[in-house]
Amino acid sequence: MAQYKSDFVNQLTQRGFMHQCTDLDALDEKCAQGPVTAYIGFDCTAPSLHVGSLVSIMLLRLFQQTGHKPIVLMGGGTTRIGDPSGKDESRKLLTDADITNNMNGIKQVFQKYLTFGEGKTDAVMVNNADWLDNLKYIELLRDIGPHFTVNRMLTFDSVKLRLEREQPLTFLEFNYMILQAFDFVELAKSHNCQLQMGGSDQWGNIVNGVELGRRVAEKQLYGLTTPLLTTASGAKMGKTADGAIWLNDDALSHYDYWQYWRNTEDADVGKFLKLFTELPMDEIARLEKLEGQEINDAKKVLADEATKLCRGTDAAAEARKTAETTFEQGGMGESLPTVEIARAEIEAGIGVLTLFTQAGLASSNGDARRLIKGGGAKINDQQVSDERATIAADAINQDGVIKLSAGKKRHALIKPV
RNA sequence: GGGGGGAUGCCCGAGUGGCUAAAGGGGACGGGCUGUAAACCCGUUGGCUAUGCCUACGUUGGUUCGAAUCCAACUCCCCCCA
Repeated sequence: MAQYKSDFVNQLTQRGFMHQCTDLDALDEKCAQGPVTAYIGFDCTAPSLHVGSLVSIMLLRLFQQTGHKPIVLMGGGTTRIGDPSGKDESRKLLTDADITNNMNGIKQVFQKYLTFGEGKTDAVMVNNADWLDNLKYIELLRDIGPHFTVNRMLTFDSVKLRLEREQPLTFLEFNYMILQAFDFVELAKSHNCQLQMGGSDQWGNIVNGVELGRRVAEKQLYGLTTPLLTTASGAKMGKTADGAIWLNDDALSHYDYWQYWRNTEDADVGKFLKLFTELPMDEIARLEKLEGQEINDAKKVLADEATKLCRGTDAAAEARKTAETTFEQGGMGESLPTVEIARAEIEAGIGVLTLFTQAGLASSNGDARRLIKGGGAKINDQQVSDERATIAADAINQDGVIKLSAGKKRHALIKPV
């Protein structure tokens, strides 16, 4: 099975991280010889990363665990420009305050996946604002400009697609690829970083960095991209009804995170196990073979493992317990979303519409009304048919709460206080 | 600087004086089938103290019994020419 010389490249290919590489054999050779340094950049466009970035994070983790040194690059500088790659239209410019705030949120998650420190294979974090913010325009143009022809820049997908669709591409955005290339060379010089990795939409940006490195620093750099992940039915990873699947726990509960993985489509289970868990390949092969009802066990393993990494072992166990009592025994688990309401208020009687709205299961009374009309509203597992009904203290069950359900999957608990 | 086009609900997109809370599609939500899957089928999709009321078609005014639809000014965006 060991087709390649290095542990890293072997695992990389076996587990499905590999999409394109500038020179896989040479990289393999290098990785086999000793620790290599690689980086992935993360733009600070939101206060937390979501599942869409998880492939990159897992890749850095794999890289570190196979004996190499990862660099996490925070795009404090490049986010001020805005990456046009893979976007139909320009994003609104973020303020510097937003970017700082986002960066602080994003930083947290890496502690869970990587080991930081001073050692040879310890991860480090850098911020490209440190060198981009103070660039001198003319100097940059003279140093870097001659190595980019506009002719070539126009051929990159990020630019070409915009032009073809006759969507505007500002000069600001047009510069993004140059700055990212500059980043790579900068890291090559300062950290002896030889490899840049990223999602497949980053290919153009990465290749530019590799070329620039060869021209201005006479360094042999490598680039590697991961496949763009969509679910088997074509949806982008990481977005659901209620929004993105955030990695930060203040942005999404442990239970919801676990549930996201539990609800993976059948066709994706194997792929996800390879990318998002660290189970051995033969174990994954076994789980992948399960069919019908049984594949649900594989999904639970996936949810457990993925949640453990991101949220910790306890969080995973608790989320699983809640899910099992809720779905398999029709009961309720403790980590269901809970809303507290004053006991006196409940005793006085609350309309069902208000109740569902307050529990966050309906966005307005009208929404709650539709839910009831559609037959999806349940209180303590009893279907609600009358939208004018009021709920009083007698709805509080033996566990001291009221269980509300909207459809089969969304549940919440009302807790009198 | 000149000329042209545009801004509609979560998104795309029809509508060009009353029948418009606004076609159609996507998405989303609910139901059915199942396995907390996919596919498929059905329904729903502005708010409210609800046979009515309010808010909504870039912003602000105007014409009119009545405007998303007509007029004026403004803002933003795109295209072409200079």
